[in-house]
Amino acid sequence: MLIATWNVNSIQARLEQVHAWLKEVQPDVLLLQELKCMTEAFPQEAFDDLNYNMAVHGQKTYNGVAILSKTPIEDVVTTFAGQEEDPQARYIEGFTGNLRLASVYVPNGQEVGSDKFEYKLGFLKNLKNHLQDIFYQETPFAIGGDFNVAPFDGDAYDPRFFKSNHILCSLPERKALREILNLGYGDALRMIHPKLENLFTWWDYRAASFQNDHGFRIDHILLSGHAMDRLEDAFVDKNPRSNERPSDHTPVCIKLR
DNA sequence: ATGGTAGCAAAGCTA
Repeated sequence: MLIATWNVNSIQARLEQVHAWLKEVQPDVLLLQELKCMTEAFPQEAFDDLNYNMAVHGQKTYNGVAILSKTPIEDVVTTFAGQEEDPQARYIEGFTGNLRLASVYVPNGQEVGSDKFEYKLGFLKNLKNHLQDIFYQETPFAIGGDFNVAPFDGDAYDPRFFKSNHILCSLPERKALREILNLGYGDALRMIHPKLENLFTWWDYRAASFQNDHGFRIDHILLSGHAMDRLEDAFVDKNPRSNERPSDHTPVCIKLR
């Protein structure tokens, strides 16, 4: 079973690229982030020929997440257990195949210390509480998405970022993500590639970042223990980042038995 | 410290 996650930075702008990638790679599941469209405006019909079931949670202009799966998606939720619906569409979860899956778009946070940064930390805390709730159920579970956090040394092109308050790399946000990992979730890519070499998933559009490989690893797939037992492979598909008019992110993929 | 680019949507916000 092949599961992928991809922040596409507008599904409308990336429609042909996403279709071509699905056709070529044929993942069983694709978790999408940054749709930048309303739920009703998601171009489902563009994928008709590929036979994916879809669960979409969108909004106007910003954010938006979705699950595409070869098997039907059941019991879809877009809120964290026991919490109010976030007006920003950043989370969707459902049962498909034989496991529970989620697509998440963690707030960027803009600048350490800003209001948006506080919102980011709050979101990660709420996500942690929700994932703790799921963990107790002992069902195989995978959550993929843009976490907007580089969790380990080596997850940014310049290690000096970790000594600074650079967004994506600051201590408070790394600790917030580590609290989730410490619940018992595993970082699938790191499990397969312990040295974290050449695994960046995002390159800024600016300053020729991709050409200079000035990247960060901020897109992740986290697995519950039961799902981790089935992990066979994990990799970053760098190809879509070299497309014409690419997303600034590239897909992360895992293979589960 | 600033600006470098991209998408949405129609000027500025978010990333």
